Amino acid sequence: MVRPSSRDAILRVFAEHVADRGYAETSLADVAAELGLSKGTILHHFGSKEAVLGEVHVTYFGRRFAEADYVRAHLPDPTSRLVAMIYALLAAHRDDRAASLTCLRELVRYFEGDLREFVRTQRVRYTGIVVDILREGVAAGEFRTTDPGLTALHVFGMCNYAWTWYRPDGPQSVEQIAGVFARDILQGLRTGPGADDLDAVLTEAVRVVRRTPARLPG
Amino acid sequence: MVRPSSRDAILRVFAEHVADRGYAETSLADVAAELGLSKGTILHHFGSKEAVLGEVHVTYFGRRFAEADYVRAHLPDPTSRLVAMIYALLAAHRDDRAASLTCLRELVRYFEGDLREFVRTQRVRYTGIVVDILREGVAAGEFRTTDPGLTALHVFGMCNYAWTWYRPDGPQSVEQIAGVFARDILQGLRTGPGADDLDAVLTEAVRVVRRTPARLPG
DNA sequence: CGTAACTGACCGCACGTTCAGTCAGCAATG
DNA sequence: CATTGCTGACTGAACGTGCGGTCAGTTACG
Repeated sequence: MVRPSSRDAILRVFAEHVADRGYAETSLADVAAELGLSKGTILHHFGSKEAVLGEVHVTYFGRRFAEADYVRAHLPDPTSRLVAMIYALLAAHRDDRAASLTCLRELVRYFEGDLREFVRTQRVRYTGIVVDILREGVAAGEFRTTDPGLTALHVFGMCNYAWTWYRPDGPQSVEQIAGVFARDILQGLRTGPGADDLDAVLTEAVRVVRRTPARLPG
Repeated sequence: MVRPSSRDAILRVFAEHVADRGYAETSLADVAAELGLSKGTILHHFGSKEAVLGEVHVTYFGRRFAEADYVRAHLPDPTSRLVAMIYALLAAHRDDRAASLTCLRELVRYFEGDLREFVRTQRVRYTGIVVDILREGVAAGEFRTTDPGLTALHVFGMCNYAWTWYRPDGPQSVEQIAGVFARDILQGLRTGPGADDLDAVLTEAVRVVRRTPARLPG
């Protein structure tokens, strides 16, 4: 066991366990055993279980920021950049699986405890990257959206929720999925002239849903 | 304590705890204490902690199916129905908060253990409802999408991921959020003639992302 | 030799589950 | 009406287990 790489190995195996079982169900003893180490070694390197989780988050977002910077530097227009970000988020599910799942399914974990502030900063910054792409697209006349902030959340939801259904050996490749999502969100589902009467449709939809009997608990 | 309603009360408080803390961090003793009951009572009614979680899922999906059936019965066209489903999913975050969060953030929990089969059935059925709306929309010439199954997952991601950011006291109402999401997905972000060259854009995006240095762990 | 990686026994604790038993309500019995 | 017996909600003490974390001590590299 080459020593200075123990940290990386611990991070890797820990993320895999959390991805497969969940944080609470991941025991440091199991992780250590898989690496031929003792539980104490992990605590020696990281101080606490929570700190290991935090480190996974930090390194994961480091990779995503590198990606986003590279995209910004090498693609000129908002449309290309947005498509690239959609692809990047989906590809991370395949190419950076353990850390992706860890950061997505244990998200709440990061909102409490000591990690909170630093993690929040990383997330806000990442959101900002997509919001900026959307704003620049609107300014350039390429995009239309009434609220870039919400549209960014739409994009994140669409991509990040993939952790609940994406399987590397599934029927579609990441490239195909990204293609469908990009097409959906860029050109829209409507064939016709669009949603001029969308306000009326929404109002009626709200009315119907609210009227549903037995819609609420209790 | 009116007796036969103990079950419902346990279900309610249990879901609130899971929504706020997570499943593993929810202790039956805490739930019981909040209701003025003993831990044993909960086990008496449900048999195990896992069974309580399963019951929350079943009742939650019962409400969502009631909603979906009502929408289908009272709205005639695919566009209206799709908008209504988007609104329903988002509104559940506000009006059925505890159970929504429980089912979304503890999703993996349902894929293992005894609950698996029944829960999977409910989820597949719900997905099918949206897939059908999309297929009917394509058949009627209202919608275009290359893959209704993936587009349905797009819709679910967009809506369900809201559990990570939606707050009832946030700046936007559920109705406003649903409006932005519906507009985004129906008319698309592109102002121009659409994405005729989207394949080329995607290919280039894939190329750039893949070239990113330090994109992968290790 | 110094330093840092690493060990392994140990601690305290919180949890889900078990189980023998209490008690109120209720229907049938005489 | 009084008695009996049953049912099912509910209790609370006890149990076993597995966990994260501590720490004094050992090893081995530079």
